[in-house]
Order: sequence, then structure tokens, then C-alpha cells
Amino acid sequence: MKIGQLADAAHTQTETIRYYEREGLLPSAARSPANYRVYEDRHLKRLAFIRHCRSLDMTLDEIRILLRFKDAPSGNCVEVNGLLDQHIGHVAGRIRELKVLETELRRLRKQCDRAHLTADCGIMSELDKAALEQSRPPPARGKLAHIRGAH
Amino acid sequence: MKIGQLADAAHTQTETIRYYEREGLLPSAARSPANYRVYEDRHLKRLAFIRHCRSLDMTLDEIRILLRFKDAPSGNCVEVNGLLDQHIGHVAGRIRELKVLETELRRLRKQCDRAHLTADCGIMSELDKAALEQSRPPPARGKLAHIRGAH
DNA sequence: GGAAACCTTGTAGCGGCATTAGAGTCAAGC
DNA sequence: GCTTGACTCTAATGCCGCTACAAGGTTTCC
Repeated sequence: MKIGQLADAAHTQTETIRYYEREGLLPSAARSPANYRVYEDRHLKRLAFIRHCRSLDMTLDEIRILLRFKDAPSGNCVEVNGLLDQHIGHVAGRIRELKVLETELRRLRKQCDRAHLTADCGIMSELDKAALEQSRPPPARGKLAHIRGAH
Repeated sequence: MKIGQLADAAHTQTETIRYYEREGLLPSAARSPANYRVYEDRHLKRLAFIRHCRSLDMTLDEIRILLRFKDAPSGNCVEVNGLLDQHIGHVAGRIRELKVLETELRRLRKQCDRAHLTADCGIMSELDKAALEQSRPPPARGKLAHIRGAH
């Protein structure tokens, strides 16, 4: 299997596969005489595992940990549970944050329902007013920060 | 006002202020004989506005647009409304995504409640199984993607 | 034998800063 | 006057998880 076929099979981009190899998530493949990467079934399985974990929004570091457990199945799975619990905690926390944000944005949006000059816009004056009172730090940055999609 | 005082007043880091200046969000300050930036009240007001918008998780590009309207108050505020509506849409969408994710993670977590060898762990085998079926692309990436906080 | 479709390595870019390095400035205390 | 420490300056680099080049080599199909 060449990299393009592996990419198709795992619904991934070839660049991503090479990136995972550089990052040590995928073992390096054998090479053909033309220096092409040659993959086997185990690579597909491992890649599918990684992509599935990514679809659950785990970081590559977290996935690395899971892979270590997979490779050394004599280990205790308590840590797997802990990792997942933490991850769920992050997700739940982020949802709470975003809900607060949404409420505030909708309140702000209500300040202006009509079209008129920006100078008289309730939203703009509210933003100005609120800014003066005191500005809290922006929301969390990190793995799950995106609101906007991008693909 | 020197940059450190401005940073304190706006609860910002000095590097962030310099970054905003480079990005054209803040007008460049006058300089003291020692080449220190010297700020006035208008800088603080503008910075507070920017930070407040950031606390609402707007991108710098969105904030740039708002600042243009602020600077040219003869414009029509319809576009301000539109920008906010879009932003609310992004936030609401991200909340929906994360809720789906949370549900799936909790279901996965239920597969293992006991400590034992990783090889027998319900979570690991479920991850393996699900990976094979077909891996969807990872969740959206973009401005509001973070689940984890980082500061 | 020529074009299209694949593969290779390497580098740079995304957002919104944070961190570091290396150097200059300033006020206070001795 | 000299040292100490807190501040400031610029410029470069790192973060995350890729994505998108660029410039070449290989394979495959017609």
C-alpha cells in the first residue's frame, strides 16, 4: 500500500500521514526501490485509531499516551479512565464557557435592532461602556478553542 | 503612561500591546527620549475595547471591522449587527458540536468502570472497534476550538 | 514517448499571543 | 558614583495540528 492508498482508506491527507510519522505516532514504513513509503495493514489500523481519537478531539499527546497503553497491554487501564475523565471535563467546561458567552452575545445583540448610524448603535455604545468597566481576559485558548470551523 | 502601566490598567500583557500595535489595531504611541512608548487615555480606551471584544471571543479581524466603524461613525450599523449575528451563530454551532462530543465521550467512558489490564479495557477495545468502522474528520478547527484553557 | 498522476524532501504559514535573548534605561539605596 | 533591580526596547522563536507550497523524481496509462 502506498501513501495515497492509505490516505484514501483512512480518509486522511497524505501530508497528515507524513506528519504523524515525523511525530512518532506512526511507525516509519518500509521503502520501495523508488523510495516510496510502503504500508501494511497494521499501519492502517493504527492510523484509523489515531484519526478516531482525533475525531473525539483528543490532542496528539493524549493519543500518544493511549498508543503506549495499546503497545504495552500489560499496563493498568486506570490511567486510560483518568485520561478520558479529564478530557470529558475539558469538554464540559468549554460548553459551560460558551453558553455564558452566547448569553452575553445575545444580550448585546438586543441593544440594536434597527439600522442607523454606527455612532448611535446600541451595540457599539454597549461595547464601549462595558470595555471601560473592566475587561476580563479572553476565553481559554488551547486545543478545543475553535468556534469557527475550518476545513 | 508607559507600556507597563497601560498593561496593568487594561489587564493585558505588554507583549500583547506591542503585538496589537504591529497588527495595526492600536495606533503607534509617541516615544520618550529613551525610545519608550508613551501612551494617552485614548490608547487605554481603545485597548479596553479590543480586550472586551476578545473576551467575547471575537477574532482580531472582526475587531478590526468594529474599529473601522468606530473610527468612521457615519457608517451604517447594519453590518455591525450582521457581524454579531454571525459570531453568535459560530458560538451556538460550536456548543452543539461539543455536546455531541460529550455524549459520545460519556458513552465511551461507560465501557470501563473497573481497573484491570489495558488489554481487556472496554474503552480501548471500543476505540479500536470504532476506528475500524470509519473515522470521521476531527472536529472543527479555528478560532473557538479550544477545550482546554491555557494561560 | 509524453502527459497525468503519483511520490519525495524541505520550508513556510495559520491565530493570538508567550517566551526568550541580548541590550538599553531609570530610580532608589549605599 | 555605583550597584541593584525593575522596567523598557527589538527581534526571533515556539505553540498546535496540520496545510500548502516548491522543485524535483517515478510510475502508469494512452
